[in-house]
Amino acid sequence: MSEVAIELFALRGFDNVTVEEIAAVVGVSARSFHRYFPTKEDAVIGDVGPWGEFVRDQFAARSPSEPLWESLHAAFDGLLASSGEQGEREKRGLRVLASTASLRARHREKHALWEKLLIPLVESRLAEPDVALRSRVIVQAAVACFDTALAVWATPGETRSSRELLAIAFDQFDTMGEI
Amino acid sequence: MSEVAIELFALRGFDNVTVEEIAAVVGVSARSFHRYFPTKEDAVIGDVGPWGEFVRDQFAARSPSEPLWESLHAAFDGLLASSGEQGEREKRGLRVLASTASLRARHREKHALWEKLLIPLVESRLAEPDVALRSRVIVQAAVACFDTALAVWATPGETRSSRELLAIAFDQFDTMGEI
DNA sequence: GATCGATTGTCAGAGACTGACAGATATAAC
DNA sequence: GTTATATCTGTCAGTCTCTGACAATCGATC
Repeated sequence: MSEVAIELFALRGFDNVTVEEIAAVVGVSARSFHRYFPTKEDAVIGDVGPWGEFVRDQFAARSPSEPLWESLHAAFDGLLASSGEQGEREKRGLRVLASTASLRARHREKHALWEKLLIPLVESRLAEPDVALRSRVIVQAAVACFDTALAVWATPGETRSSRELLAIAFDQFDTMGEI
Repeated sequence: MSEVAIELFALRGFDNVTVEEIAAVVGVSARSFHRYFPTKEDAVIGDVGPWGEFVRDQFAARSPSEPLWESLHAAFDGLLASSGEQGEREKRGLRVLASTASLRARHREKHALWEKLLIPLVESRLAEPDVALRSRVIVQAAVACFDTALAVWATPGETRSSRELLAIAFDQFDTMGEI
């Protein structure tokens, strides 16, 4: 069902395709569509909860003496590595995601759940003061690196892997104090 | 009208107050409400477009030889400074904002517009490679610092100023490569 | 007062979404 | 195969947000 939705959205734009239409193409009722996807946006975004848990677990498995940013990078990289090589289908989904403001916003909101998972772990790796504030901005920056790397990966013409782009994004913050 | 909305949302929760109810309390029709606010969420968020332009202008006015992150910090700090001392009313608005997913999402959507304004300027301050990717993550981190500083400022019991908290957030990225 | 532009409210409707409920389907046990 | 039960599905009515159309009202100007 999600694939049909993404196809239609890519073709005609997210806002120009109704839930009824998607459901009709798939051969179910709109009511059933809503049983599978809480919101229309979720047909594109899907349930990213398990991935967030995966990233958290990857992070938790890193050595506490490892530099924090490196651990975060490794955790997100681990997610990309475990997803295997992805192709045109995933890119199209990401492009649909980037095409509409409400989708982007909802996507980001979903990632906020990832932040909730990661922040306590990052907090325990920081020393006072202001652990709560600092962990939040660190985690948000990490999620931004992930999202942006994927968005760039999905842009037409991009040939580098998502993992390469993720590394570039994360490396930017190693040298932030120098630019 | 916005104040009434925020009061009601703070009292009963964003999702439990209808547009009709707000309009009735204010003494206008729901149709008029929608003439003032494109969406229900905008009653809380308002039109933040001009603030984003302000930040962009503040950033554009910084010396190109100044460290980039410092310029970004100064730009957002300039916004807080120009807002003057804010109080309990603003805090309540921010708390309402943090209370509901749809509000947070719409708020993020609005801030994405700020990013659009800032990214070209940051790009012109960076040397290749990967200027497009790097500028995006930098700007997103800056916006995250701003948002998080304000969110922390609005938490009950917080006595520090929003500008102090902004500085703490931005300073985190000066030392990212060292933690 | 007359004219014109701006504002407002009423109305109907679209689309996303939800709860209720009856019917259909799938599965397990006998 | 039959029966019982759990699950799924579609229909329906309804809520809420939001929009366009249009008539009525308001405010400013002459």
